Amino acid sequence: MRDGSKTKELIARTSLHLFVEKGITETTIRDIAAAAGIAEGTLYRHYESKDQLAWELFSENYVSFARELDRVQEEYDTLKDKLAAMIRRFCAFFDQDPVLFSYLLLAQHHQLKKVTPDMETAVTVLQKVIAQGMAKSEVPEMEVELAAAMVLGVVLQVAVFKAYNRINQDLSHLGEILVDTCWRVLVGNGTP
Amino acid sequence: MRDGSKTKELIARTSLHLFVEKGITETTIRDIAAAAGIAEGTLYRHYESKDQLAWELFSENYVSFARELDRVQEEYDTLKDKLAAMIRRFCAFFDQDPVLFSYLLLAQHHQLKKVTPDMETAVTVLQKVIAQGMAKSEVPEMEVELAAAMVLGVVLQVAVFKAYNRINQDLSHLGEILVDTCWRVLVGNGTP
DNA sequence: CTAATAAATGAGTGAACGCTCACATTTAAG
DNA sequence: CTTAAATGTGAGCGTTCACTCATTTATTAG
Repeated sequence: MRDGSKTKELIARTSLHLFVEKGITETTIRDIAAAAGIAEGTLYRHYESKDQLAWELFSENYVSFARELDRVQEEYDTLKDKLAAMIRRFCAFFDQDPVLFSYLLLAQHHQLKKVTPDMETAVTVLQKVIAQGMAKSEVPEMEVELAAAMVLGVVLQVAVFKAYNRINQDLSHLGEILVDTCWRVLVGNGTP
Repeated sequence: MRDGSKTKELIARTSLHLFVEKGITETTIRDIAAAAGIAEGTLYRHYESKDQLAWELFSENYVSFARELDRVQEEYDTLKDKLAAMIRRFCAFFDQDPVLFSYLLLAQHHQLKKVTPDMETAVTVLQKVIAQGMAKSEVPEMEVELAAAMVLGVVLQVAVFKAYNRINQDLSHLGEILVDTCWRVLVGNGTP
């Protein structure tokens, strides 16, 4: 028996790369097969369908990252520390696998609408942490969704620009800037 | 002779709506024709192809908005005022046509990659304004692309959440929060 | 009215898609 | 070695897509 799991991993890596580069709909089975150097039929020995392949790549990575963020924030007591830890974890993820990271970014908007009915996301963790901090008056009160959107916006957009090599700063420096900036975003608004 | 320009407008409005809702690739000619109540062939009396239709909707609106932003910022002298004016114009655009607005947001990432080789965008205007402000020491020096990314991130992500009705604040209030927050993002970092 | 032109139509076309399946090849067990 | 299961293969299937074109319908000019 050939080692099928090797092939499955190859398909996962290759298709992930193509999904990020061209989008899911624009990536064909033939594209994946050609890039991975396998026959089209082989893909179906390991995945039920293209949709199932996309879903598996997405849910595995996304859910596990959200859980990890949740674990990270629990190790700290104040909103400031929780936030900093989450952002650093975010940067580490980006550093370790920019392709996968971009894929998860992509997913937030359109591509996986059909596939993703409703899912516990990293955003939920962020909102929870912010809400707790406001309850303890660590930052001024304001609409939690709005606060989360602003923090998320800073981090995501910087990540997108960095992924396209539009930003030169190294990642560790960038991480500290993000930590500072996001904190400043939170403490400045609202009616204290 | 029937009034063909009416039909062209109908096609433009209908297809724009579908492009935003489902994405360009996922929207078929049959979808557009059915939604507009016309035959498939009729679309081709007014547009060369689906790509050309998408491109025309995109470029018309996008380029004109970027030009408008540029005009708006020229009416003010300081970075703070320029930025505030641009953000308010941004909110006004969102208020006036959230569908079109979302479409332009969408476009930034993948959907129009083939169609958009390289284009003078609203981001460029933002970068120019920030660079001028730094040159005049209105805000601390830092990498312009990074500063622009953070400001853009705040505004865009809030717009996305607002578009999905995840934020309750009314737009005028939201606009002022964004103006304050973005300014705070710019003045806090860097090495003054 | 009639003729000429512009606009609208929808069945039809070739290409590309996701996916299947009969068959070939490799591996593991007895 | 023999055998059976697991895995890989690629031509081909049915479907859907963007797009075409011969024809019909609406509009204007004389």
